[in-house]
Amino acid sequence: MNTLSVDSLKLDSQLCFKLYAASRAVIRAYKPMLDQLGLTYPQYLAMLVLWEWQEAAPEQPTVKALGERLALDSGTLTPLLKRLEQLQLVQRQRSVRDEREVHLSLSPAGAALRDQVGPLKARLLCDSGVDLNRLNELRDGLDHLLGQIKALS
Amino acid sequence: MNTLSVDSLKLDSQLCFKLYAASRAVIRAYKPMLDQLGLTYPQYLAMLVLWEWQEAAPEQPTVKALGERLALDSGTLTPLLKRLEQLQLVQRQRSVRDEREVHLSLSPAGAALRDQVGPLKARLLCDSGVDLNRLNELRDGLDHLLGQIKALS
DNA sequence: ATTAATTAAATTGCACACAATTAAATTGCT
DNA sequence: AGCAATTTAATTGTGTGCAATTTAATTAAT
Repeated sequence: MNTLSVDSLKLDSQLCFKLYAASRAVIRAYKPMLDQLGLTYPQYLAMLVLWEWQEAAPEQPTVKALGERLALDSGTLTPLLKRLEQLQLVQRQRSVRDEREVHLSLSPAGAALRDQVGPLKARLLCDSGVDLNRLNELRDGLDHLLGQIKALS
Repeated sequence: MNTLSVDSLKLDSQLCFKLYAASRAVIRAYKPMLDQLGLTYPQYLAMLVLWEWQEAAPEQPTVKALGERLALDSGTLTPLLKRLEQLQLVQRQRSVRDEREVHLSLSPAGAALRDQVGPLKARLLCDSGVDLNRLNELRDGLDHLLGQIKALS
């Protein structure tokens, strides 16, 4: 049932647009920092996952595992990872046990790059003067929305 | 000063990622509806602005005005608008008074398309079973974040 | 053990985003 | 009036996103 008013449709449009705009605005805000690292935003997110993985799990992730984490498929990741390989940050190697899989590992330079991120990001966050509590709320709101969308499919 | 903890850096990364993922998830959720309209998501946002404009303002917007509303430049908008023109939804015409400007107007088909959106979107929102209050909070959170980021530059 | 179904990456093609440059028109300044 | 600075779109080039197809390898079913 649940008839929807004109207002809720407008709210919906606003949210769509703001989500789209905010996502791009954050990417723009990260640009100066990422330029210093020589990474694009999606490349940076991939590196975040690889850095995190190195800490938590013993085995290296496959392209598929990275794709699940980022909600991206091989059509996006394969060329992105090839560029990270060109930059000498990541190594890609076919699995011996299952030759369909490609395992990803950090090169020394890729692992070392992590240390440069902290200070740069701290400055970025500082400069922006954001309210951490608000960020927390926003994150939870996005989490909930993501959950609802996932429940659709 | 305001020294930032490791935790806030992690929150930051999470938020970046979730914002990026949520934005794409919403686009994905809209896909079935937009397929029926024959539009991509950015094209749909452009149409939303043109529909809104038609209601509020007497004169037609220029590419620049649309770009300011969507935070997109001519590099993105020119080809997108040419496609909407191909679809017979939008007309582009050089201003006579200032030949640098290109004015945008809705064709009859473009104006009429608006009527198809309401029902489709109502169903989408209904199916998703989202909490409108939560959406409102999320929108306000995004608004605030956008404001903060805008204040940076 | 073959064959069919499934799976993981890669490839192809299209549509953004966005930086940087170009081209043309207008405005401002003197 | 004449020229520099500014403004608006368009163009070019790179890097995503994502659907659809392809290729190769593995697993499942008979």
